[in-house]
Amino acid sequence: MKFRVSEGNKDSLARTGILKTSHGEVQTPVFMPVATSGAIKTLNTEEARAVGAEILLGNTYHLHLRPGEELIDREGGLHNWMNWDGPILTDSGGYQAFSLGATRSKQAKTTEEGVRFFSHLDGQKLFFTPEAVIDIQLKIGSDIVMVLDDCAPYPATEKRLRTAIKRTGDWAQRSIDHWQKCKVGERGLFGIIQGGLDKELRQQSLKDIQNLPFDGIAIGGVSVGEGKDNMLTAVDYVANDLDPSRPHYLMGVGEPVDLIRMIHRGIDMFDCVLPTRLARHGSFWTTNFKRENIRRANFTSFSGPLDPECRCPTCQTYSASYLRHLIMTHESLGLRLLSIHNLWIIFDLIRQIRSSIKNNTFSKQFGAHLS
RNA sequence: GUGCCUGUAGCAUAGUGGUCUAAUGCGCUUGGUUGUGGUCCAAGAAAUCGGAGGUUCAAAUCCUCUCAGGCACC
Repeated sequence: MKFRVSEGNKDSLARTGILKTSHGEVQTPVFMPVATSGAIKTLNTEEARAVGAEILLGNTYHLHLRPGEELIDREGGLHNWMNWDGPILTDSGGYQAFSLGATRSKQAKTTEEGVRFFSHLDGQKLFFTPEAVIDIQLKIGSDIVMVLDDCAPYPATEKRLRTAIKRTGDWAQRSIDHWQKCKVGERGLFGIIQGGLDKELRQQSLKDIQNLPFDGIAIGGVSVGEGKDNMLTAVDYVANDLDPSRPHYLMGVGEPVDLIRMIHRGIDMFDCVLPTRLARHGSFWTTNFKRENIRRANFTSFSGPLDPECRCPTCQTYSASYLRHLIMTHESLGLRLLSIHNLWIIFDLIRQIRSSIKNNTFSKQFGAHLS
């Protein structure tokens, strides 16, 4: 994997770049839609491509549980299986082990060796190590592999955060050692920093991770319930010290305004469930990045599109009243059409941001959203 | 015509003398969702318990009449 910065801006850390992967190049900044179990919920890959997707995120935790990496491997790898020829990044499962891998009585737990957790499907006891999750991701066919990290929940004590960055750092070293023994070709391995809302720990974690030869640096442990202001603060602790020659990935973000603010802080890559999850619950973004809900009664006989400024396939074709009807009657077409709209809003924003960075007008054009 | 059964929010039901200031589910209204457990979570509005009269300290609950629906028999 290779990364090259194309343009930077004078009054911002915002930059454009090109990420060269084993399945082609993508421009940055980039947004990766989430295809947890090998599908962007409700969309096929042609629709995803048409709406602007260039690289997808898959999930080690989910794919390992179901159907298992052996089957995916036998079926020719995830790309082939799901009919996607672009790059795929896989999340390591560190986060999911905690968010999903607990039962009422049994919590997920990290030890020096790895993380022990329980399948949310059948309660089966499972164990992830840094080495094992790399093997799984390679078998799935991932182009960008994420290391196993220890993602402390929010809020967390300083002691818990210290453990998290220590574990994450130790595991990062083990991941690099293991990676160098594997046949990886053009694939890339990203390290993840932790540290919660603690400045010293964030900076220490960044140092730990950045000292290792990772292909990219991810900021983890954000968008875990800490709120927008706290998230900005956490990123600010490290933004100026991120190695400019490597891509910077902010995990789990976000909302359109979050993308603008974080790109301003030098972030190149994002993934987030919001566009599709909000859609499934009837929420959508307008071209002003406001949230609305199609279930609201005043859309009942609104014959215009969701947003008159929007040029997405959904808004070009269907009225808000029809979309409301589909959502209210639980027609799956409604989920799909709203997902298309929300993803379009995000990808269109990314396109605008890229071009503003190239023209050196990013701060001017998006200044209203920066503070 | 006679007998029996049933009438409780928009719909389906629970409650059969006092803890009913009437409950639950669906629907409706309004929010929420940030490294995805796919129809979720939270809050809210909405019923003088078919109607009228009566018994009782107290009635959705008992009695009488009446209206509506269903079933059975003539």
